[in-house]
Amino acid sequence: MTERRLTPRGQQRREQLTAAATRLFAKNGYHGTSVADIVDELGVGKGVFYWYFASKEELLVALLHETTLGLRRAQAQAIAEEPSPLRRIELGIRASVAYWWANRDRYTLFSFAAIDEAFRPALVIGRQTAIDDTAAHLKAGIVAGQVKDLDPLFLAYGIYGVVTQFIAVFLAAQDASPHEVADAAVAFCLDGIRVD
Amino acid sequence: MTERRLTPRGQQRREQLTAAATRLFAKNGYHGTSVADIVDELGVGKGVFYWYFASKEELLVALLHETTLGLRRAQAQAIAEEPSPLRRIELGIRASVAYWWANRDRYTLFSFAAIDEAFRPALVIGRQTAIDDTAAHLKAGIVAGQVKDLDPLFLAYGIYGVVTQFIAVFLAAQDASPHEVADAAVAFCLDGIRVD
Amino acid sequence: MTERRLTPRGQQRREQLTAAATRLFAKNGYHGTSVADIVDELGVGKGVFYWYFASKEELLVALLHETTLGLRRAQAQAIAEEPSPLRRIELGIRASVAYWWANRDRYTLFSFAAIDEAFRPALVIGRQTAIDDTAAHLKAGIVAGQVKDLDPLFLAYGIYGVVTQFIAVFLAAQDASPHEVADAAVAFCLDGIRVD
Amino acid sequence: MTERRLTPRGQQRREQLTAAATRLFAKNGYHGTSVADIVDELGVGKGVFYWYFASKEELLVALLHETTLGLRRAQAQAIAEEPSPLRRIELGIRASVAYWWANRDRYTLFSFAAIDEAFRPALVIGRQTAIDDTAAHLKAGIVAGQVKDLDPLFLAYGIYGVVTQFIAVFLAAQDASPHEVADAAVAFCLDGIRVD
DNA sequence: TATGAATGAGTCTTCATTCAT
DNA sequence: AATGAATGAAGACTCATTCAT
Repeated sequence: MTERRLTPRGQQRREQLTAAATRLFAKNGYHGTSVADIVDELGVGKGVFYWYFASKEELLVALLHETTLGLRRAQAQAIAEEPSPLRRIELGIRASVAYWWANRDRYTLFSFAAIDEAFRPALVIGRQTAIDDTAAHLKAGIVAGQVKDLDPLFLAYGIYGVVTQFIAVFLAAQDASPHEVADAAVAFCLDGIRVD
Repeated sequence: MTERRLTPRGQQRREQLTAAATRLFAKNGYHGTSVADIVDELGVGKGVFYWYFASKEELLVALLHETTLGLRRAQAQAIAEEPSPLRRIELGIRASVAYWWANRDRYTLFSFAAIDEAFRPALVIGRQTAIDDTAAHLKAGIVAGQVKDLDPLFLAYGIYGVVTQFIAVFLAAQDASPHEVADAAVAFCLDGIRVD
Repeated sequence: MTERRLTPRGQQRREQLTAAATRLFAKNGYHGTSVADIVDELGVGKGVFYWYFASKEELLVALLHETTLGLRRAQAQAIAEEPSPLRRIELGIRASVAYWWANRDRYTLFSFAAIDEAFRPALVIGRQTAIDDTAAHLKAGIVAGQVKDLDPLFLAYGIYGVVTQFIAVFLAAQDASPHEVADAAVAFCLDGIRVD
Repeated sequence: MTERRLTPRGQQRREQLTAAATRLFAKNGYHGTSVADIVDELGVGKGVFYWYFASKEELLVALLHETTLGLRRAQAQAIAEEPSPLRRIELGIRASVAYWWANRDRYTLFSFAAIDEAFRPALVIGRQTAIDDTAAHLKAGIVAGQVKDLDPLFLAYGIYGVVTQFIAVFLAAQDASPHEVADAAVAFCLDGIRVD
């Protein structure tokens, strides 16, 4: 899509569209949501959608990027002032849980992305970034003697998996507070690797 | 679908269909695979599909159940003779990795299931079973003094997440041997909870 | 279909098939009933159907003919000994009501036949026969001075219409006895044309 | 179907569709007419149909309702100024014949409706209304001493049957003028019930 | 910017009929 | 006579996308 310069009103419309799409995708899935559904939600014509997005696909990609970016921003902000590598990991985990809790609708978006060639990149990049970030902290932690001397990449994969799974299960369950979930994830991830 | 009594030839056809479908679903996704694609793969008419399955949906559900069952059978077999709770968990993890390695095409099946109301049950049941199994071993491990005294359900969720994620990443990467992956998963999961 | 000489057992099979078909057609319509439905009703394979009928269409035509024939036979029998033309009409009407009451499932068969070119003949012939029969009685009645001197064909159409409609409505209603219906039909049809 | 607000052009398209459908249904039956046939008649894409109707079924229901309504309106208009009950019935019959003559294509629509559960209501309601209307006039006629003192509902059923049948036969025959048919129907229906 | 309307390829599914055994 | 299996054309319906206004 040729980058379009949007008026403030246009900006707002675009956001309404992404919001509606996110809601519907979360409820009915990407394939279960039609462009018609999205514009009906706003009560506007179909032309509106194609004024702001080149295609339905592009919308999802944009959504994935936004989300990935938002998550990373939240993590960065959370650890900004923290020097200890182990604490950085912990704060990162807590920030992740909090972010997904606040954006639970967006969590499912990544399910469709897992298979479709058109979306996988947006997903893989996000995951790799998160893992690399964690691995860097782990490496620093090993150097600092805070973390056992294991392959940091493997550990990072593990942490990513634990956090992801805890979020998935507890978002679905909807009966645990984000704090409890974060505590559990942190405990599980760090108890095993911390040097006592 | 009214249960159909199948001749050996029919049995074989049904298996050919599920095999072709699994392959195509893995490559193009559930929504990206049409019934036409599946029957074309076997070079048979479209009616054949509907002779064996009531719908495309039913096929996926059947596939999910079969897979869930197969995994559980593999785990059960692996731990059959092992009395130690901690070792049972370890053997279960290794069996899971091996199973998914041998059935990598089926791994993606669960992605679609995550969103669609029609499939979620098949998925949730499988996950819950796996988690409950693990939790039971953990409880036994705690009683036996092998495992730290933490909430076994929480631990089980964590273990499930780690294993799932390790599998996801490494199946995609395709450059690590299942043994290495299993080792890493076991290390990550058990080091933190084991009583030294 | 090449006329097939049927064994007693074959004869019986054929009747089972027509019975099942009649029942299903009455419930779900001709288009709403598949050959599979019919044979499933008997728990036999699809080949059986095509052993006895060349096609689904042929089955319906056969059913229509049988029914038309049966009705005419019932009427003929009812009036056999009656010399008075007016009484013959009355007995014919009563026989019709009784016949349709006993064969209500077959009544609907004629609905589909009304439009489809393939079936119309079977229907039109039956109707024309009935009307001609009545018209003949009316003519005799006029000659005998029992009936007003009006166009017998017109009167016959009217009588056919009244009887048909009474049957349609009361078969659907299912709360009037066939006797009452017959009485009403007779009264309506004959009061107007009888010479006092 | 969510009520759609139509532009004049849309209004026209919708009417073109119903007209084409009526024509084709009359010729080939409801089941013998595909949505493709209908849109091909207008030379438009298949989507057009579904822009105006939720389904083929809905189209037929709409058609049935329109027709029922049109008939009733025609009858109401015909008897508006007539005070005599007997004359009201007569004018109603004549209006019916005229209406069906002018809308012969729509007459067959009611054949399919007779069997299909989805359509029966539209049909039954129309019939009941017509019968109730007639019964009311008959009752008034009885009170006024114009009509013999018989069950008005029974008489109404009979009249409905006669008129329907006359129309059916003569629409098919296509060689009698609507006036003659109306005369015959009126004579048959009223001669028998009129108080001399 | 926005709308109602239109496109048409593509989807799932049905079903009368045939056939090998 | 009978069966399970297969065929494949045909049908209803969907939906991303385009376009005239």
